[in-house]
Amino acid sequence: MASLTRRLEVDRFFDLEAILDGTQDFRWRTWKDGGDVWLSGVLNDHVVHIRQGRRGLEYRAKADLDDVLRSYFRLDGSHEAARRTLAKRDDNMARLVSRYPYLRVLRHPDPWQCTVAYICSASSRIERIATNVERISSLGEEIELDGDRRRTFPTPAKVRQEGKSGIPPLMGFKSFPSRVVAAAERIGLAAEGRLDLERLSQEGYSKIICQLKDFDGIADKIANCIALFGLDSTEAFPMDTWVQRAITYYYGQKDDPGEWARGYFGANAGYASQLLFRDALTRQAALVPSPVLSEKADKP
DNA sequence: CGCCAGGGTAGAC
DNA sequence: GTCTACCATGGC
Repeated sequence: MASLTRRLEVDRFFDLEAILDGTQDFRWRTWKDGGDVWLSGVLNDHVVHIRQGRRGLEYRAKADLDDVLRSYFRLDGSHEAARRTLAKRDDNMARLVSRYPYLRVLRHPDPWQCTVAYICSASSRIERIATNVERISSLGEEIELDGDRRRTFPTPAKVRQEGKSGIPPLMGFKSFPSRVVAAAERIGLAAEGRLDLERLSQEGYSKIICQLKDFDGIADKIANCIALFGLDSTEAFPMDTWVQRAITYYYGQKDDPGEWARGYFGANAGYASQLLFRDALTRQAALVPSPVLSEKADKP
């Protein structure tokens, strides 16, 4: 089948490379076609090549992915609405919203892939998580676009069939492969008596988190990542060490920062977490407590 | 060489 | 319920 070339309109703040920097979806990489540089990704079992020019987004795929990409990038007004609401929350948010105007919360079409990616993310760097996701993708079906050969993310059934010994070696903790297989054994179609993630996304935040945290290897932080990026639960608030530092920096010490943030930011907590995460990474030195000072604080 | 990494778990109190 | 050690490995 021939590849289509299509365009999508985006606003002047849209920054493709900043959005696809690998912190939310780990399957994007650069693809050079002659002198042209594209970003290559896998969405809905299709290879997508995408780039941004003066006339908006341009993409190539073997299918019309307009709707998929509009949903993925939230080109539906929900992003702008979240920006306006958060900017009015307080001065900190107003500054962060204007400092990172390109930042978006992606709506990933494959919650199962999100689940696996974040199970393999514990105490890892982003490049390493991406390596793990790509290695697991070697179990997927081969797909191709303009000579770019990639693979779909393997279904839960495929991972079940392969079993622990069939999972390629992963970076990080030894428990990752067995946790991935265990997740595959519990996730699937509701008709099979398994947890249906598509159906779960229709539930409220509390039930989503509760169901996810029942999995081995999924606790508070990862459950909120899956809920936010994979299940479109915008009130989810992934809280890692960086977001925690940013909250302390901007809002002071909290007893339970995650619970506080969900109450304070409400339906836009997920977007707030991304702003705080991005800000913390950008200004690492300012947010990391000085070892000298904290040592003194411990020994009065 | 020692430290740390988009955390989670089990075991101790 | 809260606190801790421990988990693996590569990169700095």
